[in-house]
Amino acid sequence: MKSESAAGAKLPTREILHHWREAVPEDRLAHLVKDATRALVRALQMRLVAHGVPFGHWAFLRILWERDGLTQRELSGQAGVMEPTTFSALKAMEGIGYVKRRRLPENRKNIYVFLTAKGRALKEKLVPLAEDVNRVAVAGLADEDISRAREVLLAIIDNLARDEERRADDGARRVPSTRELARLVAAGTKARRSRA
Amino acid sequence: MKSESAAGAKLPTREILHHWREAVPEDRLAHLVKDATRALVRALQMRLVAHGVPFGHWAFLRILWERDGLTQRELSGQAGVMEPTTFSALKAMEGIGYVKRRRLPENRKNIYVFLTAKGRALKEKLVPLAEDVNRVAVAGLADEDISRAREVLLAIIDNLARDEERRADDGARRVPSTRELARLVAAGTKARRSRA
DNA sequence: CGGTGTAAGTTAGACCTCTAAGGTTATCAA
DNA sequence: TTGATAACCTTAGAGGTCTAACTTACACCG
Repeated sequence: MKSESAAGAKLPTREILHHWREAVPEDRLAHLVKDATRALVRALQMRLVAHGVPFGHWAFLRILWERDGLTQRELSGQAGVMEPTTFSALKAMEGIGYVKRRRLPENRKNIYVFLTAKGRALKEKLVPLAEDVNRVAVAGLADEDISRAREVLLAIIDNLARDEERRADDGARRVPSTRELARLVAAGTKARRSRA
Repeated sequence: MKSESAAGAKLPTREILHHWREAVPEDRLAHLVKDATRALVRALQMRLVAHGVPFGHWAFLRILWERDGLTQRELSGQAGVMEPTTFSALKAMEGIGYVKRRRLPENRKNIYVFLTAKGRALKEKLVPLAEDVNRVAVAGLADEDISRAREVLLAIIDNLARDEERRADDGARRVPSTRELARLVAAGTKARRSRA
């Protein structure tokens, strides 16, 4: 379509593009979505790093700029990640000085998260970066097509959510259980090694 | 729209869906794409685990079923990941016994990767799983809309690849440089701690 | 033929994410 | 009041990904 330019560059996103233009026939929608994610994340990361903000903090900052004083659990829900993820991100953010985590007397079980002045001040610097990424990403696309794509993605998420639920009801074990696999791999490796 | 059922379930994908149906106004396309990726990956992961195959091996198996004897670098290119990622995946796969990594006399710099019988045999068990995920994901969507969405995603990847290239030409530092950030965080944490 | 440069693989170290399994604090019922 | 249960946070440990830096093998030129 419109891909030429510098060529020589061995940039990752570039290579990904290339393999999409070439091979890729059917199916592979999952792969395509995944690569799009990587491209979007990279683009934002590149911009955030100049301000000393790790990408993982972005989602939480965004929520907190809207309203702070949420609990970690609430933040997890809104960010769409599991609690340990939230925990470690917030711990780091507290270390840098973007937020404060506090118990309140009313409920000593919860941890409420508040922005510091420093954290709040990031908003006006960072939001334009995200807007920029978005602008670049959808350049040349019709609004109509974008919102259709949005609907498709939403439907996919919805379909898969329902599927996951169905399987959970059937008592199918949850996701990877990375532990089990680890044992498997370890066992395999050990067997190999002792045979050597 | 069509979300009801079991409700009580606290499945991650479910929660994500929920927050998309609620809040979400403009922008956030990046977030949406990312969540779709997570849903797709989870769905495949859930299915693969029953066969003892870690998700990270999937992409490589897929390529190798098509044709093996590729070098690690070639595999990286086709899978769209960086070489260290490929390296560790293949190392693990060799440990489990799905592939063999060999130098050939013609070029002792390269490492050629070959499927074992065991690795090859996975194909007929695993491919249907991916097809199933795909089927579930796009259920109820018009082919027309799906291929439009595909074009949109491709355009996004293309746009961002070009953007990354442009920035690289400007001598802008590459991506995150996680190292720098680490120092920042560490410094912040230490400062806090010594003040305590 | 030897030295320099490039290509491929590897190692080191960080980030983000997850599941599983503890701790604490709250809530509620007997 | 106390004991059980639930809610939330935290810790432990793994997977998958990346960049940066190192090593080894090849290729080519003088």
